[in-house]
Amino acid sequence: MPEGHTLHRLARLHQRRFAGTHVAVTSPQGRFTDAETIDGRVLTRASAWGKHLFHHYEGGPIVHVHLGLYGTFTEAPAPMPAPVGAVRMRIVGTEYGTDLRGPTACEVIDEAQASAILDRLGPDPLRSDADPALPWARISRSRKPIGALLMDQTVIAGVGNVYRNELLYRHHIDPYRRGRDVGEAEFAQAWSDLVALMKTGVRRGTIVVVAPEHDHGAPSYAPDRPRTYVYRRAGEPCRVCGTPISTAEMEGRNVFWCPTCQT
DNA sequence: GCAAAATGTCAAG
DNA sequence: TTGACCTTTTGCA
Repeated sequence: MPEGHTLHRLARLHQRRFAGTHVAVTSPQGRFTDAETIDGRVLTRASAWGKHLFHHYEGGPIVHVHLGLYGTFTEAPAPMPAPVGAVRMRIVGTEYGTDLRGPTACEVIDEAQASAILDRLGPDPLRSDADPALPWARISRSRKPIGALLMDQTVIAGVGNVYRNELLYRHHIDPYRRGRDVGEAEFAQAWSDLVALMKTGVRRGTIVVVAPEHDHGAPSYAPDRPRTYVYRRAGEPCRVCGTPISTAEMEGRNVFWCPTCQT
């Protein structure tokens, strides 16, 4: 489920599992050919910005990972079992190992290349130094729909299709409304809500945005507890007003909204 | 057993 | 704007 919260959670996990220790890095599948150049080095730090994950190694090299649509990490206690399926990268530390499958990017880069990646990214709501004035400057001047602007990683880094749709629902904003027609106070509220929602996502390991008063009293441990208001709920009734949820394609991605609650 | 879908990005035209 | 790509899981025969 790779939106920004997933990558921050992984960075935190990998930091705890591997930072400060020598790790074995291999590519059982063989496509990560640079694995040998970092095999056996000390992983000094793991960090995330938006949907990008970085493993910093002693001596300077950085492994840059982007999960894309289907990339996943799994972990198991060491010693690791034989790899199953197409494992692009396997990292084994003293107590745990982790396998990476299906990423869009898994490559060794240097400091300059890492900076170049960060230069293309907007503020990340999960980072304490994120300045909402930057996305606001872009949004308030744009004729593009707010639904598209929120997905633009140069505007805000880390928001994906679920957070985009859910955030707009929670703030009663139609995804087709132009950026310049979003109010400043409205944006400020949405930003602080986004920060809170994504922090919850990091903590829970999954996206949960439905307020208790809208989940029909389902206990928090219920496996079928509703997690979203609109995402992938096309045709189902809005949890607040009962209107069927609409869906359409916007710039190649599915957008979902309630035509009554969002204007 | 096979097709379709999935929370993403990039490059070609 | 369209298609390609990375891999697993789900659903339907």
